[in-house]
Amino acid sequence: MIAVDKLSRTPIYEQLINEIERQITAEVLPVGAKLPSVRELSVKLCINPNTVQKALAELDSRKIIISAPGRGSFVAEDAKERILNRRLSKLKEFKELATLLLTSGADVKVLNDTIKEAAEHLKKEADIL
Amino acid sequence: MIAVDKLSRTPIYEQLINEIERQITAEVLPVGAKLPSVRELSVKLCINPNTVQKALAELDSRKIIISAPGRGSFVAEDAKERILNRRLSKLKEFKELATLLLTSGADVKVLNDTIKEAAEHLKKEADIL
Amino acid sequence: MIAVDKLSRTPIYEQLINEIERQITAEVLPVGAKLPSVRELSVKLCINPNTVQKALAELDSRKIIISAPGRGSFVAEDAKERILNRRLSKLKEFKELATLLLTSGADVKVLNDTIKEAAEHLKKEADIL
Amino acid sequence: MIAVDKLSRTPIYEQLINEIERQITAEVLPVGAKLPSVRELSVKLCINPNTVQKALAELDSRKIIISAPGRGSFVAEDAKERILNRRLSKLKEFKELATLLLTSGADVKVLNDTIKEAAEHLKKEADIL
DNA sequence: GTGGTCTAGACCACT
DNA sequence: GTGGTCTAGACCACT
Repeated sequence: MIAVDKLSRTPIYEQLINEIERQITAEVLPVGAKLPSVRELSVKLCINPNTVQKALAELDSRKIIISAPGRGSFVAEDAKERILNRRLSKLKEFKELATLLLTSGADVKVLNDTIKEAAEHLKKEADIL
Repeated sequence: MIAVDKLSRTPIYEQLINEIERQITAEVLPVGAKLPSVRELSVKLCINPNTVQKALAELDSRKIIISAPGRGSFVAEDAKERILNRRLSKLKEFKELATLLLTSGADVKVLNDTIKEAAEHLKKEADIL
Repeated sequence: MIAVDKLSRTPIYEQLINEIERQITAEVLPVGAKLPSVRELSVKLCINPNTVQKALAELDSRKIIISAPGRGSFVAEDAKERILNRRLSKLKEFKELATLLLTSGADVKVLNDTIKEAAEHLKKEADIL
Repeated sequence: MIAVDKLSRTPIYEQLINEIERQITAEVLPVGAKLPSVRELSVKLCINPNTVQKALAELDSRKIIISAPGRGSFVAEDAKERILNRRLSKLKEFKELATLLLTSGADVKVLNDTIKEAAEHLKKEADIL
């Protein structure tokens, strides 16, 4: 099931996007599957319908789901490929930024420490719960 | 002196920017110092004057130098702070991208390996020379 | 009979889909009618069996035909309605895209010219044959 | 000045996007220019800050503007090119859809009439005011 | 002061 | 019943 952490600094709608994408790549939600409605998700997860709407609208604009007013939201054709491509392109962006920083004076240690910091931020949140 | 590596995958004008910024932060070029002219740099480094121009225009738009048409280019007030702030903001961007990747399924190891890759690419280029 | 144009820029499997749908709406192929087998179509039209298979799989996923492995493919109940609904929904999509373009600066003439272009492309192909 | 029509069926946030993009392509808003703040626009146009936020967030995601929390929103580098490219790609999409419709039985007249309809819908709204 | 997130709740068109 | 838009208003982190 989808769970959301209201105390996290990661916005709720981003958590929702991540959770749904995870379920799609894990094929818990196969192509064509109907997602729970905005209202259902809103009630089940105890979050505002607007917040759910924001997450689904983003997934729709990424063509991961197709939202049909009056009918519901459905996992789009090629959803899995799109999710994986998006991750790859973010990783490429990350590598380019790393290269830029390395050529302008930063060393590998600084970058590794920055990642470590980011990871610890996220972990700390998880540990509190 | 400034050196430029024509075989590198880092664009020459970016190398030039990095080199000039390095000299400014190292106070080889103090505030108010006059930079060599486009023509001088172009001849000394054996690169196209347009490439030099592009680097200087970028530094001017970043307010690192002030280019006075007909008089030359000079290291701007607060140039050092601006350079360091810019690096900090790039590092912040880097951290945010790392956080995004970590929350969407990537683990620390993948990110560290990506940095290692980027660093090795750069090193390989340097070794050839 | 079904004819296919191998020189056209419209993919062959799409042409096949269009032809079969045309025969269904024209009631040349009534509900329940058995379609020629993949092998028959492949031989008669001189196209690769995989291409035929792709067209039939698409028609099956649209619920225009029902493919029973080992028995053949048959025109589905409500096939005609589904075909017409699909066209209507594509036309609706077309209208929405037109509205979007009109509100963001395009004028009617540009859109009409674009359609004319598309039609001429198709006609030119047909004329060659 | 930016004006918004609350009676139009085009959503307010889309109108805002179109207006801002128009000002950018007309160079009323040049690269680097600061946009009015969310609150300012909200007050001036008598619309809810959330609606303004939605429009600016969309422009930010299209990299037409850069929104910096605490500082404001600014016209991005290459904003004009991005706007024009987006329009071109929408027009290409439109042409492909037209081709699809033409090959599956629609004729040029139907498509032209559909565009006429769309244009009249938009005009009727404008005339009422 | 600035953008970003979120809740609460209304209303719409369309199925 | 479904997604989409909008208002009203609170709170947050950051500048």
